[in-house]
Amino acid sequence: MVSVIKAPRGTKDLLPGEIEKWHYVEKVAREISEVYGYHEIRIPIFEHTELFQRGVGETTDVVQKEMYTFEDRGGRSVTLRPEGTAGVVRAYLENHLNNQPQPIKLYYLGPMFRYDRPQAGRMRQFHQLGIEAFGSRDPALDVEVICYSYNFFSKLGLRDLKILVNSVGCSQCRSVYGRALTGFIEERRESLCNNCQDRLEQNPLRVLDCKEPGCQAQLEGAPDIHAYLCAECSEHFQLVQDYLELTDIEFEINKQLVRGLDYYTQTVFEIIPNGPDQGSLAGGGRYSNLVEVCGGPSTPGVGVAIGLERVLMALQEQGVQLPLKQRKKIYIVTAGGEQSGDLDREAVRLLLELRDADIPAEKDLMGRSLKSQMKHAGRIGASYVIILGTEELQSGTLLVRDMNKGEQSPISRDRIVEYLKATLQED
RNA sequence: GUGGGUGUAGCUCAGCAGGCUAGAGCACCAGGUUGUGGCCCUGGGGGUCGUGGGUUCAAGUCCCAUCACUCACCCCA
Repeated sequence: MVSVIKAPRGTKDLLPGEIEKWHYVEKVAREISEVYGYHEIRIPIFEHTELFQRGVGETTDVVQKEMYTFEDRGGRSVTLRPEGTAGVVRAYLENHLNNQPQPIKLYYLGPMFRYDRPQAGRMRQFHQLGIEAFGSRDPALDVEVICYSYNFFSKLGLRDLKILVNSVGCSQCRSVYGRALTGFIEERRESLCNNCQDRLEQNPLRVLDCKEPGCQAQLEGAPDIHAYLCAECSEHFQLVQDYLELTDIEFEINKQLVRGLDYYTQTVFEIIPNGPDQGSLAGGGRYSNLVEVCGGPSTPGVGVAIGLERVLMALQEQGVQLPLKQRKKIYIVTAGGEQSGDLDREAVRLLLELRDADIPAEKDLMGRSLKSQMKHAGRIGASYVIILGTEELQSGTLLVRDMNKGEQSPISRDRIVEYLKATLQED
């Protein structure tokens, strides 16, 4: 026997039974996006590799070791998108959205790809809901993005979320702070983990959120980033906090929060479930230089990315029952051997009529016995079964069986569609 | 990339210090009721024991390798 080919590592099939949850989550995403004034954008799943190298940052783990990069047949280096922001920025510029009334507010929904070792809540192909808003420096917009994320979660029924907020400053205050931090850490260099010794060269701020207890111990008494924020960044951060206070969202200032993508400036935030560390559900922030880095005019932006697998996982852990609606359906059963040709024809005719009337309906396609058809109808969750046999064919009636009550009654063939429509509406 | 765990039927697993034709539950199909589902009973189909090698009279069981899955670290959603 030829071996069965399996899905590549880190990918998975979403089957009926599971996909309904995704549909629901996506529906909520679209609804909330509309409420917040964000419009959908669909961008390619792969882009020129350079876009991510420049946009996400050459020194980031994402670019250095997690990209799905390959050459296409024309010898161009392309990469399966590891995140959405860079592509949206590219589309914003390429389609001259910067010449439209600002701010431009966009959302996207779709698969991302990172070459990681899979584990709980981490796939090589995973899905993100993200929003990006361009053209405004207003701190109220930062808060809007946080509120959007929080409302998305609470609308789904998630509870006990922790919102971490920080400011990493603009490129000016960040470089001043970076030097101060480097100076401070330089003396304790040997005590840091290997990873952090590298970080010190490339992006000293990343040492701050190192999880190694040893490194954290060395940071005792390190310079405070908030003390190094320039007047503008400082005021911006203060306003973000002021506006957040206006909401009923509880948040926590976390000076360690830096985030791994290079493009963030000023506000950064992360939303994590309270309790055991399961990775963050959402992460985002403001980026003031990204559009320029991608070849556009200096344009501020702010956004968030929400990991949908992790959201589904958190919903599961919190035991949230999603209100998944399932339409009631009809199953047509045929009974009787001799005239099976006529019966089948009538069953097909009936099926067409029901479906034309927008009533979900199915019939046996496996040549099963009456008993088996009934069993199957129960199995697939049919609410009503229409029994069509030789007697019914002659008398021009049909037996309609309520599968929950276990009762059945004869209904005239002529009135069946009308009857079922009315009955299904009642339930 | 690093470390741990696990691979036996479609699914969840059992398989006793290596020893008869490899099992159970669920699921599937059929019958018990030749026109009636859910409960019950009976029967049936379905397994290269992840793969390759080794030890042994004998390997699902022990050893090695390999692959896959899984969890964790790094990092991130």
